[in-house]
Amino acid sequence: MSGKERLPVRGAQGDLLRLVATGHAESRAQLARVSGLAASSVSLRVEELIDTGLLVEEGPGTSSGGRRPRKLRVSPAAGLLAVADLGAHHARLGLLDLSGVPLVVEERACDIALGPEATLDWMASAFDDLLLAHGPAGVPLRGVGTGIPGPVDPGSGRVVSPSRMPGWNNFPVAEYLGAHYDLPVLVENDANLLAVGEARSWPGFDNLMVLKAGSGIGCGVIVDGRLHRGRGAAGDISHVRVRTDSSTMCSCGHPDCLEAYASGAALMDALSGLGIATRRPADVVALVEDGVPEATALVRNAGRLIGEVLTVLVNFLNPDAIVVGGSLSTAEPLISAIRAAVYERCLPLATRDLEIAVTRGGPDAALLGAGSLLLDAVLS
Amino acid sequence: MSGKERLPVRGAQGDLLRLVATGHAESRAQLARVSGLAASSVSLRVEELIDTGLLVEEGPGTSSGGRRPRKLRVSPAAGLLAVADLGAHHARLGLLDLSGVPLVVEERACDIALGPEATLDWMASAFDDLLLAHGPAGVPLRGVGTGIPGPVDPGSGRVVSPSRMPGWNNFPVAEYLGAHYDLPVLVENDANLLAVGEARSWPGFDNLMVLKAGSGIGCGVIVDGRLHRGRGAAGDISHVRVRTDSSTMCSCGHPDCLEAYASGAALMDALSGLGIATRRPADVVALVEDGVPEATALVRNAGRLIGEVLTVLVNFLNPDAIVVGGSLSTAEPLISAIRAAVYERCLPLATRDLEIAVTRGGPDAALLGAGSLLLDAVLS
DNA sequence: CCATCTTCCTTCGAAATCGAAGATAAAGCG
DNA sequence: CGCTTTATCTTCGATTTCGAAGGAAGATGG
Repeated sequence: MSGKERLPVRGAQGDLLRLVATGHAESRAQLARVSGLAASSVSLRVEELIDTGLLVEEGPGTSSGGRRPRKLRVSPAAGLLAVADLGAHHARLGLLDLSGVPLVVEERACDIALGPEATLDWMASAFDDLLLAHGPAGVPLRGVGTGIPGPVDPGSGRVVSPSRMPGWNNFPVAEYLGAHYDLPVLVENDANLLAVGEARSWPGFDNLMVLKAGSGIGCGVIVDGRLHRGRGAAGDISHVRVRTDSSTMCSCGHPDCLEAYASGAALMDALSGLGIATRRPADVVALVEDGVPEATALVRNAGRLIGEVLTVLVNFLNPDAIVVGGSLSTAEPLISAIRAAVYERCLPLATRDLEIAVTRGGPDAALLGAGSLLLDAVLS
Repeated sequence: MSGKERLPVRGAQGDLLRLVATGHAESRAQLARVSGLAASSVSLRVEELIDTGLLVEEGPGTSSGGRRPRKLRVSPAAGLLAVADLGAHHARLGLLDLSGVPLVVEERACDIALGPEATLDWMASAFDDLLLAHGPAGVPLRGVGTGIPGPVDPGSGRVVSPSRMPGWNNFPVAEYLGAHYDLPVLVENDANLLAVGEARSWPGFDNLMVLKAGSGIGCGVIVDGRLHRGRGAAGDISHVRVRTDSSTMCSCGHPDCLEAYASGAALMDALSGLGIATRRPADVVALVEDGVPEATALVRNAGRLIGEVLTVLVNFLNPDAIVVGGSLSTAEPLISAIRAAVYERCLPLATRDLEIAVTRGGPDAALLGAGSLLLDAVLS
């Protein structure tokens, strides 16, 4: 649709713009330190970026014992990113500026079971709405990105073998969106986006496991500060066999998968078997907060099972932190059961400085993650 | 001792030298493609490196449809690396040139239970022997590195909480060696070195899990082509709880660790309980090859248990290959049992292009890994 | 054998980067 | 207030890198 214009950045300018946009630097001196370029080169490039209108100076910052830095910011007029996080029945959609700050975020009901074309067309028109209502005049759209509740092939931007997305298998989402928008397009698994978004809230934590506990169980992995995709399916923990007394078949054809016991969907099933009706994973959290013992017991058991799976992964990956997000993450017993299992069974060496915490990035973390990855695509 | 001289490389020269040394490029044109530098800059720097005597031209290579490249090699006179791989009762020691080619490799008996000072002094004198006997005159030693059968803190080069190294806990190995040699010193876990060494034999495979199945069970992880250390303890899989009927206590204080069932030491224990005496894990392999049914059954069971642990990690990391090394890796039933378990239980998406194979790097792979990491230290 | 293509490598002017020195601006302190 | 210290940013000549053009050396194919 709008704005085919490429971002007018050349050479080192892109790196500098990225560092400012991601918040890694906000003055010339900091840019020089972080980028490794000489201070003089930084000054030159920054001057150019200011002339092009991509960067703006916004007054002096706070001194740290010497002359005050002149703070830099990405210009709000540099461009917009349209990002979405598709869920089974709801989608969060938003517009971000190039530094990832949301202009507007909305949650809308949708239904991915209608198939990819209908859903993506719906998404595009929702973006149009947002741009019309909240997009400042003359600010071009620079990129479009969305999270998908299923595996995404990183090369082709196709959905591959999703378990709860009928009609989407092998659909080329990136290509379809690319036909709509002549812009960089990002398609990524939702847990991965969450992980990237969370990573921004955990500076200094270079190795993260970010759990998304909602209807399903997903996990995004940050290794050395960057998203780890493997061959595209990395981060799956939902089909690990767990230790239980009973035996339940999972939709994947194997017995006793974690997902069959600890996912939001599984908890809702179990509650319904006990005559307690719920419509969404958040309802389960509400029951726990209301002190309904059956719900609490189920959630605690789910946490224990998840924690036992995490023990293996913590010993192996030795991360700096485990971050729990998703709609179930606000359930206290879930986190404490995970903590208990991990700290009890993992090697002391691996848990020595391990933090296990709930999400810091807030409800829009996945959208911020999309913005972060999209910025890379825009500046490449 | 000898050779305090720093390698006389400045700026881009180091990158180019590294690319030639690691075999990533062997002509000026290839260097330009791989390094991203302009062909003209490459020519300039290569000329300098040849003038300094670090690189040598060695005749024309084979044409690929045009003018033949002038092949480049790191000069054998550029320097030597002294590397070792310490085991519980044996050590492999060798001298490499800067491109990682072994001049000489020896295996000697030793005993790490004598404590760090005695063992490291022994190692230093073994290096002196090798240098005297096989070190070309005038070629300076550029770095010293060793593998350790236990966890190593990457920052300090200390051994931390090793399970089978009495007297070594918290010993500053890197510092102690650094006092002997005024040179870059590398201290790293043995499975990690194996992984780095194997990675050189798997070009195009950027994500690897390298299993070391010997007396213990170790695992080195290569993510995105680089060794993943986490906080220093990454790659541990030996203290994962496995599914068994019986219940055995592990030395770590937890029940049913993988190590207690599937390590070489555990297999030897089990065989001795059946009245079959073995002295080393390799003896177990020999029994399997001789068709001793008890040994075969035990090894197959070990493979199944290891495989079941790997299923979790394969789904999570989604690697390109699992490489099995260590003295047990030559036992056919081990590999096939691992394969069976992984392919049976993992997600199809994760096993689609997954290769499970035995070591390609040969018996000196760990030494080559040490050389590879040491080269980075020397060229930094 | 000769023209043409491909690949490899070098030459040389233009552009980017560096680094040392200095200018600017604030904090800390007597 | 003036002096020193610290940090930020700019100026300018030296160095490095780039990239387009061309030369060198072999493959290919009539």
